[in-house]
Amino acid sequence: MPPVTRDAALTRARILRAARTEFMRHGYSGGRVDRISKAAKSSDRMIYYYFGSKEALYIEVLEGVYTELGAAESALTLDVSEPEAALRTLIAFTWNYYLAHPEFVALLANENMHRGRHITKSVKVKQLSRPVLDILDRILQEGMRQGIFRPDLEVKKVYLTMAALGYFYLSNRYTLSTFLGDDLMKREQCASWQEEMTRVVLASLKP
Amino acid sequence: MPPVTRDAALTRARILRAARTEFMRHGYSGGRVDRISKAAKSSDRMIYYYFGSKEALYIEVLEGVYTELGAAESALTLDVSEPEAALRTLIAFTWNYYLAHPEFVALLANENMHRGRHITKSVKVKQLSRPVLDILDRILQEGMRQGIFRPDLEVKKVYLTMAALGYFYLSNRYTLSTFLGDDLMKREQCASWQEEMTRVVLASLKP
Amino acid sequence: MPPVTRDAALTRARILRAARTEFMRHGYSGGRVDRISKAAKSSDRMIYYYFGSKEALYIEVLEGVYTELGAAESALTLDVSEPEAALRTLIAFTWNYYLAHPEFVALLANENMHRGRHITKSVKVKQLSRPVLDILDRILQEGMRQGIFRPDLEVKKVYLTMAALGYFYLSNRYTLSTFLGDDLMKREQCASWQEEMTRVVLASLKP
Amino acid sequence: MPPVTRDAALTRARILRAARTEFMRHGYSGGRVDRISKAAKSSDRMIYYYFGSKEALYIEVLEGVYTELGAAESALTLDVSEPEAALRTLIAFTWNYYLAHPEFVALLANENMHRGRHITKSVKVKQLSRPVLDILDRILQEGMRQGIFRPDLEVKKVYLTMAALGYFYLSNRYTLSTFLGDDLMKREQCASWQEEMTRVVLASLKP
DNA sequence: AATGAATGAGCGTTCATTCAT
DNA sequence: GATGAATGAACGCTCATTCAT
Repeated sequence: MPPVTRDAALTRARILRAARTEFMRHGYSGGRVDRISKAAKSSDRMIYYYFGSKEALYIEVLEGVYTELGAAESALTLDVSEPEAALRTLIAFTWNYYLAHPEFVALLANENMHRGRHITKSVKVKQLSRPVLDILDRILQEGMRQGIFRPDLEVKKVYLTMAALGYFYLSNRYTLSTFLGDDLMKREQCASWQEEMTRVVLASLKP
Repeated sequence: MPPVTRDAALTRARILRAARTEFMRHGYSGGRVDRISKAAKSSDRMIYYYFGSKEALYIEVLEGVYTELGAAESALTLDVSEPEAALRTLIAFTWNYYLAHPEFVALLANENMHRGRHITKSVKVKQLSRPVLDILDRILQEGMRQGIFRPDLEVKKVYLTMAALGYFYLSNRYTLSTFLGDDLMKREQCASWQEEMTRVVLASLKP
Repeated sequence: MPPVTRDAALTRARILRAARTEFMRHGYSGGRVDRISKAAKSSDRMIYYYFGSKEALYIEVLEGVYTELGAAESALTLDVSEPEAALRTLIAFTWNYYLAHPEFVALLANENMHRGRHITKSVKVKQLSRPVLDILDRILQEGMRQGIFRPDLEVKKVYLTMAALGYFYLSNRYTLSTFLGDDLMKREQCASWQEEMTRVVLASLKP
Repeated sequence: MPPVTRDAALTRARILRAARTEFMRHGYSGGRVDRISKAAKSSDRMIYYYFGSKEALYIEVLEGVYTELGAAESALTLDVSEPEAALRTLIAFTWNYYLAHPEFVALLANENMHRGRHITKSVKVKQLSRPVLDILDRILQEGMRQGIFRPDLEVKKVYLTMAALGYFYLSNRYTLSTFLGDDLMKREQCASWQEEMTRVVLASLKP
């Protein structure tokens, strides 16, 4: 098959996108180079031409999803002077991001199964700033200053709580649906959980 | 190689245990039949003799971890008359179970990556009771009756909160350690998080 | 599964019959020991208990079909004083035997693919009389004596002609049906061919 | 091992030829992929690279032998104005073709054992013209016009007779040699049978 | 007389990857 | 800059068969 385009950057991008989907669905071990090249309307050979190896491609996918999340967090504009409202917005953002980017959730899960083997190889990921902690910290500081939050809050713990409540619900949707007997992905179920997790986080901050 | 034993049940059990470890570490796709047979001091052939296929073996592993969790939950004895104490015990149990059974966490994560493809094939898992919901429900009912909990609690949501806080911390330990710059698995960190998640759950139940 | 019967001879016979069907359908290489044991409602182990090996079983199947054909030929009663009528009967017998015993045709074909490797190992097959040549010879002798057949007939050649016309039609039915565009196994097609082959044989004997 | 050549067409052809021999000798089930790749001085992997599967390779072998026979038939030049001579030539051609191409005979036999399972999957075989029927038909028409043949001849039946007499002798040579006590493949035996089968066919056409 | 347990060798096939131009 | 040809190593799985009682 002749290449779809002669534009190297485009071919590269198509491969990267196809790889993201493939690794999301099948993990690193289950991901197949030939399925990626086929989905990208390219060839196995080009993957090695552009990326060098399956693992290097996987790492670049990983870097991509982290970069995108960081960019999205940076784009957030919050009015910190109203800490509770700002926090609601941040929780909503986090939740919606997970919801809109199942590949992020899936890739993290897979990476953890591999004990972070690939992510530790990425220099780029280490250098990446993750603005969310700063944002959250500013919100908490202001809330504590105003006396509407407990004075002994630790930003990491609050982040863990927020992330856990959103991530777990989505990452474990299949086993949870079986166990709880509901389809957790129905629109109203999702909305209901968003409310609930917001309530839980806020309750945990009360003085 | 001569057989380690001619006891069928033992051979079977050794394979099953080896498979659990293998699938925990590498997932279903990454799990290797020959590594399992070697670890079980048996042969590839015996895996097919006793289980029929890699997938059937995987499913039986899945059934095993679910069964064991159910049994452990059933063995819990709680004094429901003191709801808060009972809840603390239940949270501690859940947390310690995840901690002591990393294979449970890993296998669930992997199964979710596969969209529950294998677990839905298991008749046994469907028939399994998961006592935790009943236990939690009894605690909540009594707490609401005593007026120490909010009157509008839903057991499923409280369960999700409790499970999420424990599970996420452990399932995502590697990416979180990178992100937060701490080793989350250090003893004091774990203890600290157990306290924190207990605090969060209890705070979320307050009237 | 408990054995269907404790009668050794019966079990043995069931295996032999199942093997005949299996080897007819799949040949020697394609024949599977476990399919045979399953079809015979026995176990692989019993096949080795009674027959020793797959090949020995195959050879016994081969001996069986040859023995049965010999017995059927022996049971033929022909009035040789009317050679043409007798020959018609013999042709009809041969044709109908092939038709009623597809396993005979299939096993011969398979054995020839293997260059007679197994049949040459059977002492029994070598000792077996095949009465058809004697019968045919008596018919031809009488026909020549009466002057209604060519005087220079050779029994082997006439046998080959008769056998070829019947056997080929049936052994090659699938490729022939594709090539000729007809279903050769339809009742009227078979009947028509029986007439034709009789006509051809008789024409070839005319003085 | 370094490749014998980097010419794709050549590698492909070597595999195809080796496969033909392998499947002739052992049938489809008995044919071994690694024996083929070894005989072709290639590797198992290349068989899958070029053909996709053992079955696809087998089908292409089948298509090959059919195509070659069709080509050989097309190359036949016969003077139809002398029907009997033309027919003798056609019979000789058919006989010699079977004799020179034992793989054709063997592959047909094997395919029939499999009930035509593979040949029916080939689109190419279906589209192939088999000129022999046309040629034979022209001969018979002219012979009937000249009055030297019976007026009620059917081309398919005459073809079956001709093919049967040649094919059966060769396809069943091993069991027949055992049964008749002769080596049918000796030169003079073959020549003698060619004469005999020609005599039989011609006798069957006489008015 | 009968059988459950066990196996070495090999099966067709797929894997990520490199060669050579 | 791009690609068709080629591959070693492993994959999940099946084969006929034997062990041990």
